[in-house]
Amino acid sequence: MVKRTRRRAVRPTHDERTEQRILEAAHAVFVRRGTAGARMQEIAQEAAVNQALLHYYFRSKERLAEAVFRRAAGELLPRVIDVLGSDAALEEKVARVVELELDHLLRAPFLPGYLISELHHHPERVPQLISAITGLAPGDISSKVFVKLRAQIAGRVEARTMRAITPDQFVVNLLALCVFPFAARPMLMALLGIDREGFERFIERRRAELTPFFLKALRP
Amino acid sequence: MVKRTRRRAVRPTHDERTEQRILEAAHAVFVRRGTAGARMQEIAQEAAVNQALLHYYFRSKERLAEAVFRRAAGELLPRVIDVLGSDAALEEKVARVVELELDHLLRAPFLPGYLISELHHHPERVPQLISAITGLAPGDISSKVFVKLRAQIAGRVEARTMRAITPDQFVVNLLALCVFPFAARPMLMALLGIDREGFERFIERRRAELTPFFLKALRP
DNA sequence: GTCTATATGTTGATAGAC
DNA sequence: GTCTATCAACATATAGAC
Repeated sequence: MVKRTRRRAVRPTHDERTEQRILEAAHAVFVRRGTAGARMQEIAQEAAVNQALLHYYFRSKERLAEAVFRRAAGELLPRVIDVLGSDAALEEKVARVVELELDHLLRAPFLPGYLISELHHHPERVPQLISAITGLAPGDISSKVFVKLRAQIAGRVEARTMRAITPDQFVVNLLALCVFPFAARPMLMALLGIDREGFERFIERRRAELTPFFLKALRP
Repeated sequence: MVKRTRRRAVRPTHDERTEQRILEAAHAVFVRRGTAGARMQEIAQEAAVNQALLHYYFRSKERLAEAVFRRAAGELLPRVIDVLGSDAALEEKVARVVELELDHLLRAPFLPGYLISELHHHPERVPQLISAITGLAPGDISSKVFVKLRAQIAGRVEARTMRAITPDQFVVNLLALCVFPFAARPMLMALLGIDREGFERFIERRRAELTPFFLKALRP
């Protein structure tokens, strides 16, 4: 009888912990340097392994970059989509998205810059982004969230408590107000003359002001 | 008497037209690939000159990248700063910034993605950004615009026609709503299931809605 | 000023020992 | 699985002819 350890292991010769260490090191380096600027040597060093091991686990720089991108892409939007597609009231959704995004981005302030840069220079990543968010086709994501939002907005408009706005403009405005400060962080820090700490205070103030700002914008 | 053509020419052996052609080719390539991903060969090809000529005009890839960045950086903010620092009424300023930005970005939709990517991966460019906007120190830019805005907002608040907001949050919100859709363009196009043309229609709708949206957000 | 040809240095990737 | 040593392929930059 053939000796075997775990049945599920598609790649039985890969150490889960090492793979994870490499992935996290790669994440750090790719986020900091961009895919084109990243060096396999720097990743190996940051993971405290040899450069050859990177290829043993991920075959090529491109595949490693893709793995990192998928992981990062799956981190930003899914929870937002969940909230926006939920049954919560519209005002509640706005408040929760603001809270969710600012909380998360304060802990990963470089994520927007990395994702924007990556999608800008590697359009081939766009489908990977979609599949990282969900297994559905692009249209299906939209429909689920947008149909829901459209109905809720229509209800508010009919009740004269809100002006009309298309669901896509609604979502883009909300994301813009949350995400842009992080995407433009280096520029803003220079323009406002603040350091990392000052930036965090700036975001903390937004946390309280953004929801009222957004909701009042939609009053009739 | 020594023959000389133009007294002002610091680099008399440089053809102005060729330099400009190289600069524009470099702009195209750097914007499309990013500094790290750009290849001197591709730039030379796009400028229809030899690769050696690039070094003759700009000495190194790094210097060429810097020249391109400065040019691009000087294109986005200065006019916005002029408007925000002007004597126009607050509501007028918002409308003009929206108009200005959307108009410009529709013609250069990749600019935000490039600038964000560049500043993200090359923090050493931040001072270059500042000096590209104006020769002043960081603090001076802020003060000129922000002092003016602060006074105007205070006036509106006193007249009970506007809620209180700090000038920096005011500016960041305005920029976010204008610039973010372009920075996140590839993502949005996928998420909304639209093509280039659909994106332009999306922006055209924003042109009309953004100013009211923003101003109503600040009503008391 | 603009070209061809080439030097010089990196970088991703592989071979093979342990 | 993890390492050392090395290859082959660029990419930047320069030398030198025209």
